[in-house]
Amino acid sequence: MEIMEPDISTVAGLIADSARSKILTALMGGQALTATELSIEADVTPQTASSHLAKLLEGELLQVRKQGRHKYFQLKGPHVAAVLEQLLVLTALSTPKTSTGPKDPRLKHARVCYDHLAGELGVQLYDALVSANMLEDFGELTRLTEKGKTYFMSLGVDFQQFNKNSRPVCKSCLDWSERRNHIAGHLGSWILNYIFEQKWAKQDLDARSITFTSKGLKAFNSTFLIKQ
Amino acid sequence: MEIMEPDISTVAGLIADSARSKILTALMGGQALTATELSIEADVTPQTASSHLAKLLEGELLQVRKQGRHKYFQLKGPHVAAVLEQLLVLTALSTPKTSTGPKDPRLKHARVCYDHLAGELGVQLYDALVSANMLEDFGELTRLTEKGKTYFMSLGVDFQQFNKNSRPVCKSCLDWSERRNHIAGHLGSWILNYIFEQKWAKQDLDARSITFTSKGLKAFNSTFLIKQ
DNA sequence: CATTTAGTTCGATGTACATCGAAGCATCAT
DNA sequence: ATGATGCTTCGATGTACATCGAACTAAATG
Repeated sequence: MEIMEPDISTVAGLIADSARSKILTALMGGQALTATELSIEADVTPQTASSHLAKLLEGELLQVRKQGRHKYFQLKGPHVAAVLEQLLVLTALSTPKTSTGPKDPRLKHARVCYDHLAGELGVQLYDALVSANMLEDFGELTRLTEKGKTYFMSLGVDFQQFNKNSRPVCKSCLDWSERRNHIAGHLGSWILNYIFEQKWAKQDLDARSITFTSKGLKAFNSTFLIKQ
Repeated sequence: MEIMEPDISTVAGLIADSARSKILTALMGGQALTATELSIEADVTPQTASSHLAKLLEGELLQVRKQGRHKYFQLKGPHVAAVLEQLLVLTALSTPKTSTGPKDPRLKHARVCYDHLAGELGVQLYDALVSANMLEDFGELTRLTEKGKTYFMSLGVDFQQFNKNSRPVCKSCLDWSERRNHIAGHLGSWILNYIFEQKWAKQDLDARSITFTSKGLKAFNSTFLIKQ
C-alpha cells in the first residue's frame, strides 16, 4: 500500500552502458544527430547503435524526427540534460585528474551544454555579467537584475515569451571542466542561439565544441562586456 | 589528445542495479543506516549487500562511519543526492501512473529528501514563504528576501556560518511526487533540523517519511505562516 | 530499372556480474 | 571462556545483455 518510489535503476541502467552514455553525451551538444553519426560517436557498429537507440527511445530519454531515410535523434528534454549534467559534475568531482586535466584544446575553451554555452567562455560570460551588475549571483542561484533585463531587451530578448512555459528564465549550471557557474535556462539558450545567428561561431564536427571566428570573438566580448 | 569527457557510465552503472538503487534511495532519508538495515531495505542477503556497499564506497557515492561492530553508511554529499533527486524526477515524469498515484499515506505527505523537507508539507512551506514575501520565486530559482533573512535570523539562523562553504544558502528542488518546488540548500537543511530539534516530528522507521505530532504540526504551521 | 546508402531484425557468441551458501573474522554479551 | 551478532571473503551458479555477421527493408540516386 505504500507509494512506490520511482525505480531509478532502470533509467540509470540506460545510461550505464558505455556506448549509450557516449551517445547521450554526444547529444548534449544540443543538435540532432543521425543514427550512423551516433554509432561512430559511440564507436560501435550501426546494428549495435540501432539497438541502443531503440532502448533509449523506449526509455523516453531520446526523441526522433524522421527525415527521408535519415533519423535525427535528440535528448527528449531539459530534464534529461539535467540528469546528464549532474552525472558529469559528479564524475568530474570523483576523478579530478581526468577532468581538470591539462590537455585539450577546444572542448575546454567553449562547448555547448545541451542548449547553452559552457567551458571557459561560458564561465567568463557569467562572471562578466555578474560584475556588470546584470546578474546577481547567490551560489547556485542566479537572478537577472533590472539593468540586465533592460540590456537584454535591447538586444531583442522577449521576456514575455519566456514566461509562457515553466522553464526558468535564467539558471546557473555547474561546469564540469571549470567547476564554475555558467548561464543555463531560457536566457542561456537565447544567448547561444544569438551567437550562431550573428555568425560569431560555428559548431564543430564533434558536435560538442564550438569555434569562434576572431571577429566573432571580439564582437562577443564587447557585446557582453567581457574584459580581456 | 582531446580532453576526455568524464565517463558517466560507471557512476550510472553503480545506480543501475536494483538492489543498489534501493540502498541509495533509502539513504536519501538522510540518516545513516547500518549494513544489515540496508540489506533488508534492498531485499537481499547481507553478503550481497556487503558487496554492493563496497562498490558504492569505491565509487565514492557513499561514506562510512564505523562504530563498534556496526557500520553506518551515508550518501557522500549533496552532489550525490542531487543526482538521485534528478533521476527520481525524471523517472516520475516518464511513469506518471506510479508517481502521482493514488495510494500512500505518509510518504506523500512529508518525507526527507537527503537533508531537507519534501512532500506536501515541503511544498506548502515553500508556497507560504513565497506568499509572505520571504522567498522570491523565479521558476527553479529562489532567493531569500531581506524580510525573510531577518525573520530566519530571529529564529536563530547564522547566515555567516552558511556562507563559509560553497553550498547555496537557499535552493529550490523539484519534488517528484508533487512536481512542485520545495526548499533545499543550507536553509532547507536548517529548517528540517529545527523541526526535529523542536520535537515537532520524528522520522519513521522506513527512514524516509516523517510524522508530525498534532501539536508539532500546529507549531510548524504557525511558525512558517502556513494558512490551513 | 539497378545501385548505393540508412537503418533494422535475427541469431550466435561471449562476458560481466548479481546472487547466495558456506566459511571466516571481528566485536559484543554472558 | 562460550555463544551470538554484524559484516566480510570465497566459490559456484545462473542469467542478462552487449556485440557483431548476415540477411532484410526503405529511401535516395542515376
